[in-house]
Amino acid sequence: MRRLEGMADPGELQATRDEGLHDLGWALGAVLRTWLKATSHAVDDLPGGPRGYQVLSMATGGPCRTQAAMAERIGVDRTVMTHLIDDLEAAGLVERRPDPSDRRARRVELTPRGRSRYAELASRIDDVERAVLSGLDDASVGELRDLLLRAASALDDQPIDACDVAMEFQLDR
Amino acid sequence: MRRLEGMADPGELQATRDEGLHDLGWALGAVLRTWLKATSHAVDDLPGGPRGYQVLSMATGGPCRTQAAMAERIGVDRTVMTHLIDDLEAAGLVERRPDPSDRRARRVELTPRGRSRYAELASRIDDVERAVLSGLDDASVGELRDLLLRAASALDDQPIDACDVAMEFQLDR
DNA sequence: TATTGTTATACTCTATAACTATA
DNA sequence: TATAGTTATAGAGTATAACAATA
Repeated sequence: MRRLEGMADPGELQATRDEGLHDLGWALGAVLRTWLKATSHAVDDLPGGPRGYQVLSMATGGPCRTQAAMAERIGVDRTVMTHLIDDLEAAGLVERRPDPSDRRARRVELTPRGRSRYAELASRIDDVERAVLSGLDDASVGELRDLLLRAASALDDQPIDACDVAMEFQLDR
Repeated sequence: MRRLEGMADPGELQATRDEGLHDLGWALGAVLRTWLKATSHAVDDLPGGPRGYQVLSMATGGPCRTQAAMAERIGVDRTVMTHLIDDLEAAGLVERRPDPSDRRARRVELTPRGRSRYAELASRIDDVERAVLSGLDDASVGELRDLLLRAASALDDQPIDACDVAMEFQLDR
């Protein structure tokens, strides 16, 4: 039941690798908290803050075009997404358009103004993210990003059902 | 301004490495959300849920022994930490003891019951974390954990001031 | 019958302010 | 004067329920 003390030395981290994933949740939280704080400032007056930025990002392309798909991707309730898009639309950055393949759904599309705003913010966010990960060298930053994207994408494809995992324990013991 | 489409193919990820850190925030959020959902079930009736578990974890050792230090480490307000420890103490898992080096502060220590409860939960959490990262092979899981711990520890040592980063932009442009 | 999106409402969670004790 | 901890309160954020339209 040994714990990390200094925690900054890669050698020490290495030594505990086989004992478990200790502090994975803490590390995820610490990095994400910093990301949120830093990006909040970087997007300053954008409606919705970092979340508004993520909506703009999804609206530039990718598989998530409708409100429901966007909401699920960034982990917010569909009612929250409604307000988020209300605000972005009021700011003239996005528009709701009917989805030709499903008349219940709405496609969220960038206005020209939204497109240029996104380009500007994307550059800022990139700088912020590099600052957040400034404790790592460039190669490590790339590796971390790839690993996170692979892990997150796998969850997207095959979501972990918390109940299933809980069941496994009970079978194990 | 190219965006990822499929997003699951490492080759494609590689190709965009030099173009920016796109979707780093999304990936962090997606993995952490799953971690929270899964660990919430794994600790079921523990007061405070995953956060309560993190408090127990800190109380087993490491540099954060007082409420203030613990609160800062896991990113909650000190008032929240008060309630968190109230509940854990009521459940007989931790005790507040005077800090010999600072009579304002309180050291949070595990009771024998808290110690055995933690040992049990730590094993579950470890299984859950492996399930959350089941999209990666074992070697990648270890790499991801090390990189996250290094990034988070660096933030701990030298916190990124969001305002400073924001200032840099204004100087750059 | 299930899903998309909207609205209004209720709830949870978090931060704020004020206070005591100590540094 | 600043910090650790507690308490009560106010505020922000979130989920819930009900609804209309469509699948």
